[in-house]
Amino acid sequence: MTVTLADVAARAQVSPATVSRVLNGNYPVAASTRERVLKAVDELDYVLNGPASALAAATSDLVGILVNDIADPFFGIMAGAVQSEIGGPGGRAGGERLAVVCNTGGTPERELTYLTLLQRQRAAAVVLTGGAMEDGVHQAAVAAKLRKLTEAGTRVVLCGRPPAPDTGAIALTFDNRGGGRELTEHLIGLGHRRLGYIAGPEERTTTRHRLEGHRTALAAHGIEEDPRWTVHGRYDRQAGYEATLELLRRDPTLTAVVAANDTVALGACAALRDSGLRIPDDVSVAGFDDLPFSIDAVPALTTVRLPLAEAGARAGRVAMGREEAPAGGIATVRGELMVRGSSGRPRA
Amino acid sequence: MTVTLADVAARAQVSPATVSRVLNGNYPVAASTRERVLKAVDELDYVLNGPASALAAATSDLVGILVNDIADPFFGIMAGAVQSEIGGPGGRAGGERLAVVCNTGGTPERELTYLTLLQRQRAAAVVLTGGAMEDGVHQAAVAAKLRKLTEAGTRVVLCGRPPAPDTGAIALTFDNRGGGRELTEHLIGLGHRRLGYIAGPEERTTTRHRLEGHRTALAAHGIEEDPRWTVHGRYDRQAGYEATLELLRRDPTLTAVVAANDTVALGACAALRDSGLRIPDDVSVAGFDDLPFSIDAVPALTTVRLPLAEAGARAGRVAMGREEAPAGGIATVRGELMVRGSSGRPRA
DNA sequence: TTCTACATAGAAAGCGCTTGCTGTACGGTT
DNA sequence: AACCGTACAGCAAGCGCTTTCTATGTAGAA
Repeated sequence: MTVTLADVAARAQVSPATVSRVLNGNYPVAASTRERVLKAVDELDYVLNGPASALAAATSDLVGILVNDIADPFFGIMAGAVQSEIGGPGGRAGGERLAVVCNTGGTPERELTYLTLLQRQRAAAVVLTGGAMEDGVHQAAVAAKLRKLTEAGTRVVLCGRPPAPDTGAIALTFDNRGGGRELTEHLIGLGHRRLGYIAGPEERTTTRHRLEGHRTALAAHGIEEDPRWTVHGRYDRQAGYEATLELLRRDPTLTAVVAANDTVALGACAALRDSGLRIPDDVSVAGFDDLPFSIDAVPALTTVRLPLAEAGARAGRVAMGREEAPAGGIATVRGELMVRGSSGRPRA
Repeated sequence: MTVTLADVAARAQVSPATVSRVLNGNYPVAASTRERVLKAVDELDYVLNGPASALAAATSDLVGILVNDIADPFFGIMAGAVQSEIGGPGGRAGGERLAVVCNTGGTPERELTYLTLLQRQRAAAVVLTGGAMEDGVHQAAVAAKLRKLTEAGTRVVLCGRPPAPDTGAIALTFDNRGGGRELTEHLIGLGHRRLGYIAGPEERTTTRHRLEGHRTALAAHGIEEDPRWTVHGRYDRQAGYEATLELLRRDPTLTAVVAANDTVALGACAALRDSGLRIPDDVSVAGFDDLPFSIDAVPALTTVRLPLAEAGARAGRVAMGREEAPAGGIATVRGELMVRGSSGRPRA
């Protein structure tokens, strides 16, 4: 049998109530009593029963973190930062919390299922990372779920995700549009006029916003976009590779390729190299996110740095109520253009 | 107030017991009754109370995954694979399980704390990934904790970690020694005789085993190792960069650098380039793990591929009791040498 | 001294669910 | 016709904790 509170109480010659109070430290207990209890806890190797405690106290020390793909450092970095702030071991705050990291794979169904699961666990807080799907039906369902959660007292924070109006969720949104615009303006400034764009999966806010930024920049400089210059694909290396070959096939005169993110950009670089093109002499390449490996690409990748760790940490603090929510419940987090070796003047 | 089982029962005109049985599907219920109950559940938007359920049933649907660093794809890939198999949404098996991913930062204290936390939650299973610390005291403490967990019915699986004897834990161990040996033998085969080695942090099994493999290869070929050829450092890019400069300072005649892992190798490449050395013409470089970005390095990295996803998936299945544990509770997972552009014949 | 106040400790009522056991009705046996 | 097995459904006793309310001992106030 496992040891229960009552066992500890018996051994310490006190009532279960007292043991509970010693363990929770939320009620005055005489020092001598406390000591006796702690000794008994130690001797019996007692470990509190989490579910029972959660049930009785109607609270939980679980915090949910939803990510699209945990194997992707983009999400891993944010998740790690969130976790470091929610006060698990190593965190500062007392209450030890457990981070539940959920892989949604970017599908709305799994997002919903996980939210329900977290609701079932009565999670103390939930952090949703990454862009949202733009499927109307599911979006409404997610919003409804978020509202339920916030109404039940769960703090909900969106990190790198557009705001969800009327849900009570706090949003820390990335300025994907602004970053996309800045990036493309940099290339235009270098003299590029024929730019290919490898967009992410359709129906994603991140994809759309970055693309919109790109187009805004083109329009601002009077560059008319050729529809052949945009290709959609997944957010992975292979998609970038294939999309680049496709772009090259459609228009071999492109002088720059802008990718939806760094991983895709790496695939693009590989495709260009395999096609015998030099970077940036023949074609410039740009990414987005500035993941750790981007600086190690050869040449180093020009990209937009997103402060993933900072944003995640802030999301964690807000989720724990340790930092005030931004005014209006919405904060915009800006990226920073990182100009490196993969972008240069176009060939004459 | 939140909706309870009793509310649903009242609305469906049945007893709470029946509602519970419909929800759990583990007891015959007439179709018409079931329908009525499900309708009530739907209308009331009822969500089961996880803690209460866990308490009453003395089971939990939480599965813990311990990783050293969630932002590192090495762990992210394994964690993702484990999660995909434990039957969360999207997984096959019925019981929806939540993966609790815990960042230990590689410290034994946090590892212990997290194990206690998971024990408190009465986790259904726990998967520990990554190498173990070789600190005797802590190692014993962790072993004791693991034994407690397995005794309490929690399935414990070690993934990419040495076996923990007498704990009841199943081990899926990476053959770091063999991989390290193979890698160095490859370099020796190319003609290298002066090889630098950038080892990971000391007191880690992974570090030690890979280094031992390296040395075994050297010894097997009668190469006497110069103590100056080994430098220890963290498992990150910067450590690789600095260690490489240090190696170069100690012995500029080195013709190859073997890194503890791919991330470190990337830092090594950067340091070599910044020192005006060409890869592999002047110095060959080799990594370990074969993370996704390694093939995109220029030149592509010679390394040892560890089947992280496969091992993680298998660990997940074993943890869920969906796959038989290996004989003796221990399985060795071998790596595969991937020869790529970063290694070549030494300069004359 | 008697009363009030404070500091502690205990008794006990749940928290919302699961499940063993106990009906009850019905169809099929003998 | 009496009997039994089967298929459901409900009762009620917990699961192990938290917390309100109450009891007690002691100290200072009157």
